[in-house]
Amino acid sequence: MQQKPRVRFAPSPTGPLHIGGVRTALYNYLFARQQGGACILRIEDTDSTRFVPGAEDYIQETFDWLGLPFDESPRLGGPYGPYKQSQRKEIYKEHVHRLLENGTAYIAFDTPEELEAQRTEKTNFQYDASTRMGMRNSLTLGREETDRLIQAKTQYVVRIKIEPGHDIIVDDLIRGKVVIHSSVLDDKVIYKSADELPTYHLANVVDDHLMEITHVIRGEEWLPSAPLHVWLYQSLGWAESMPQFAHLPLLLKPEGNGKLSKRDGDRLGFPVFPLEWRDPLSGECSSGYRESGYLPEAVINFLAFLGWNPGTEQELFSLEELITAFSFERCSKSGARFDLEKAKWFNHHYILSTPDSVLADIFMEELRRKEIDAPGEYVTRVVALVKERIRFTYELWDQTSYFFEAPVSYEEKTVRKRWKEETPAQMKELASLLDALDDFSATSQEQSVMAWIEHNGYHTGNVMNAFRLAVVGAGKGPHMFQITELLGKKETISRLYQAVESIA
RNA sequence: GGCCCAUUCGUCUAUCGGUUAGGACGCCAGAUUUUCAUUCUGGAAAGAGGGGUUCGAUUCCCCUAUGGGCUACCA
Repeated sequence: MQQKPRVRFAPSPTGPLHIGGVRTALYNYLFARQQGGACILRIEDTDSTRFVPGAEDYIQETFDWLGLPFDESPRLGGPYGPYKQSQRKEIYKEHVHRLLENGTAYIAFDTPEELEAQRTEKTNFQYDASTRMGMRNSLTLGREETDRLIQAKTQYVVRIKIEPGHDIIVDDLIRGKVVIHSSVLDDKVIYKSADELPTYHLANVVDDHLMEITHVIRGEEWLPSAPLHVWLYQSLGWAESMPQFAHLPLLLKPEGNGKLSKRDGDRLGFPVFPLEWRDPLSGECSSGYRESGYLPEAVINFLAFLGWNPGTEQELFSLEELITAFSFERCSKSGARFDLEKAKWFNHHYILSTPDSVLADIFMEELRRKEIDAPGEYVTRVVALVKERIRFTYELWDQTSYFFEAPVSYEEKTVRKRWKEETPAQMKELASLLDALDDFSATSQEQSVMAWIEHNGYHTGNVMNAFRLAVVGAGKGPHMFQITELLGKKETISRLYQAVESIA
């Protein structure tokens, strides 16, 4: 019987979630949904010194916004809880004892200063089989002395005992078999007495086992420590039920070198965080995708394509489509550089497919801030007219302000080009023509105005662009008569007279 | 320094030994348009280098180069 997969996203609450982390979570989610399995959120807060208040809520809020619900989490709970590592101390202690008992780990008393001294003294110093017998640990001190030191409340750490001479195989779903010789590994610290917490490596392995995780899907930065994790599974006697690994390619900076890092902030012109984040200590504010006008569907779509592709020419994918199409086989192995222009393009497409009323709701919040009161139906029609020319919802005001307030100035360039000597007279004629219209629909206006232009032998371009200038204040916008139909007869005519008066 | 991973247009990528090396974003040109956009059509643009293996390598192997990651009592 095929077991239903269980995957987890395991961020550490040391700050806002990085967009690369969001992609990792997305791939976990896609895989879990596709296979009918479970996707779990686990908070890895084993480093008490780096805890940042608000970070955990931020993580939850991010996935609420994106619409990627977890099946088990600290908030939701679940049969494998608790889902915060700081609440699992006793569980880890138990397993540390087990490793100590079976001789695959040992206690070490070397202070950080002593280790630092070793590292400066010898280049390439590594705490491993070749050096551990020269250090202060339970292997060299003996049982009695070790016990005495612990009794005396001496601080210590527990290290995993890596035996040299073994080939460790990490079987990766994306990279195939990666073989590492155990001799190059060091005796990593897996537990510290100071805060009675394990380090990432042990906590991770213990939790994944206990939570019956079947697939570990994470960033490539974990590949070098994967052999250690495999070794830990073996030391704990869990080799048989070890999860499958999939190490995802990293997200790189758009300009040049290095992986996308939290510190890049807004320097590069795009957010690195899903949501805006204000650092509780420094008060520093970093922008987020949500606040920058990205739609969640667009973020999901372009993130999915950074490191994966369907092998077809389709690029626009709904979440449902991504769930069915996703596969590790089609994940690439090399890092993906973030492309702002492509992200904009995706967002444009999702704006187009978002219902006008939804965009109107977003826009009305901004209008309210500007103390503009407009009925929802009107705003919806305005949005419908301009949505194809925007990439982000925040561009809406720039594209539509003339629907809410008459122009106070007229674009100079267009005035020079389109406002001729005869224009004021024509505009007055046009105003009375429109005034006489019973039917002020776009088609009705167009019919009458075009007939009038032709009848008088006017220059269509000049008349229409002057008209536009008077109504919009600039040479931009959707079809002229659609604007005036929305604006209404009274407002249109008033703007014509206003322009005749204002433009010298 | 050591270890690991990677390497196709500027960017994301397709190709699973034989292709005029395909698509998308961006860029350029043209068309549509009463404006600005949108849209449409076309165009420029790529296999890091060197060895092998093979009738034939972008594709398989090795070396070099380059890029990236890891190398904490961080995750």
